Amino acid sequence: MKKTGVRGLAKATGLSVATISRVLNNADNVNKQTRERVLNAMREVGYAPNPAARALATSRTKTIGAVVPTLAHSIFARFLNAVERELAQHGYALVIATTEGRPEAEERRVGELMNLGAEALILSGAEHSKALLDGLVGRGIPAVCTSVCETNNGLPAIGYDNAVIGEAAIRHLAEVGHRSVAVVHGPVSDNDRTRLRISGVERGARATGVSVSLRESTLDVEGGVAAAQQLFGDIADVTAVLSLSDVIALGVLFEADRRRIAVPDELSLMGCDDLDWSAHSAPPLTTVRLPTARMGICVAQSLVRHLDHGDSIESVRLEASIVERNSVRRPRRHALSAARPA
Amino acid sequence: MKKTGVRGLAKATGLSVATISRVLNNADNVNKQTRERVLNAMREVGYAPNPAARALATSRTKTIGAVVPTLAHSIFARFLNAVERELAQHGYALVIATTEGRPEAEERRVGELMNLGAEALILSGAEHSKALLDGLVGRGIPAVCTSVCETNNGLPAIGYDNAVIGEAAIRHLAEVGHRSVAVVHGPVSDNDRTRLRISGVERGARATGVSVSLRESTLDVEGGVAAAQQLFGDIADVTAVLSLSDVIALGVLFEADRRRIAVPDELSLMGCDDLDWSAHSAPPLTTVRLPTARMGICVAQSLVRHLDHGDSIESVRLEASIVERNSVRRPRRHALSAARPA
DNA sequence: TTGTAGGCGTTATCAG
DNA sequence: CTGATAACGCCTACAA
Repeated sequence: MKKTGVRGLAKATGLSVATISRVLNNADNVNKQTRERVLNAMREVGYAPNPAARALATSRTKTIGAVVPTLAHSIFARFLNAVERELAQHGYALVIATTEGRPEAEERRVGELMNLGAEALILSGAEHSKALLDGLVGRGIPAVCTSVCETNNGLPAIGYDNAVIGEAAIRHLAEVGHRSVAVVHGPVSDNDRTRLRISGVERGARATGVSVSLRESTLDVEGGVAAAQQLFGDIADVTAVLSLSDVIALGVLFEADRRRIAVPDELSLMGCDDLDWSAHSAPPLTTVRLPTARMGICVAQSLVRHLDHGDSIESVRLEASIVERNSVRRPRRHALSAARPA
Repeated sequence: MKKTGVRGLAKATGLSVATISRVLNNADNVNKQTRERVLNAMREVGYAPNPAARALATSRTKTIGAVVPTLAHSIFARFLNAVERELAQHGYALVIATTEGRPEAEERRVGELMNLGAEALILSGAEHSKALLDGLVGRGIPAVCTSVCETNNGLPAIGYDNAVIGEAAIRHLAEVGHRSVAVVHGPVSDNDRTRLRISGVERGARATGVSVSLRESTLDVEGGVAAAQQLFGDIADVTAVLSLSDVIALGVLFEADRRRIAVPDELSLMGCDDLDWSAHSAPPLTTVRLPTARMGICVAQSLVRHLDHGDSIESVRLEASIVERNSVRRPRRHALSAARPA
């Protein structure tokens, strides 16, 4: 079965390549019978259009690239899942590149996506190397920063306000009556979102007068466990712990369980993300719901509208909301003050 | 800044397009000085090669497509993360398409990936429509089935033996002394891997004489919780529950915790997957470790070797292993027999 | 409604 | 080591 192109189909049907091309693109100005004839011929020879040729001729690849730190964290996976879904609906494909925790790799990955033909890019966060940014504008490739709602690099941002999120969380805890809370957060280096959340937490702490003690951990359950071990091992005079990520909160929850520290009776626990399991843990986790899926859809739509209709890409600020469940409650008179054995 | 191609560079440097192309592809037969001259010119005009043109000329896109049910389950996300990583190392890009629980969408998605230029495809499981399979061979596109280790459709498979996994799990429970176990598994329709695991469980049950009661749930924590609620609500005369997915096990664990059913003292719990948190839960989950990352690397390497060197793609059977932690132990004299309030 | 012809930006084959 | 030049497969005015 030899490869047949529009050319071969033209011969086979006695038509011209132009007509073949027209039915290929569902042009309206084709005789119904002619179209059928072509369609049949395509079927018989097992015709498959060559995407590269089409791309070359139209200079459109219908491909959008996304670079994220990793796929292994469900927050990114969920986001990209939504993006992919929406993109597919509009005939676009999603190419994914991960930086695997090496932000300095972002520039290279972006370059690879461009060399691949990505028409637009989805970036994570607002921090990007100047070279990367210059490359983008130099080649006129539209891009949008996600998980943040503003940037100072000229790129539009579609996401939420991390500082507001951090502040809202601490304020919630304060309103419930907590005066001393341990905050455990993911790696702060190379992660502007985490830094923003922390700054929000500090702002909220100042405003409400609650005292916070920060603690960094890796961004996984194990990190949460480790942080909790330290915390519970020390003289922990806190009545609540706020995890700036639900995965970390899960680790804290596990460790608390191991030490028979009752949540929320003895210790309140609040997370951030609202992952798949957050509503079903024991106890169900009070957390900040991030509009991950909506963000993905919004990003995809903005990009598609820009590419298809030339609409400009506007920054969008999506609202996050606290979802109260059962892991936070008014603290008892005394804080959890004695070290508790594992 | 007008778009400059190899042509423009040729003019600019007074060289020919051939030479430009040579330095572009790091051909060795180019004078060092000439190369520098070209490189500088490229820099100055901000030259960017056109991937579509290159693809057209070489008929290589360096792109591989993967279609998975969803990115929202970490088992797939982890797999693709490994694939992407390995692929990138060899200069290939990964395009992802999800079926979102509609297996009938697979065929369409595969078509889209082809129209995009994917040179090879990564499929999930061994069940695929005949039309899809025919299309693959018709267009000569290599593909590999994953998460299974054999197929009857002519495609190579790279993965593990799900039946053996199910059997090993139940045997492990049997060896520890369990005689009656509840098995909760994900949706069985359109998921040959789950069906295989179940068949393995049944085989193991027959061989060891343990009695198993199956229960289907959705493939998430909520599903595990729901299954556990039923289970614990009934007169549950089981001493162990085996979840064919760790996410489901997490739901069971949460519900057990809620009902103050001690794991593993009163009830043993075993999972399958070995996710990120499995080693850190309370108690740490005894589970079957699936070689997800290794599978991803293996798939990527096989495909790359095939594409780059023409090696044939061989099926590979990766070993899964039981990792004993602390959620399973010898049952007490009596099974958990009374219904326990929530 | 259909046909003709030129071009999209690279690569690759030959000469030189 | 370098230069012409012909593909690559499809799209798209412009004609008919």
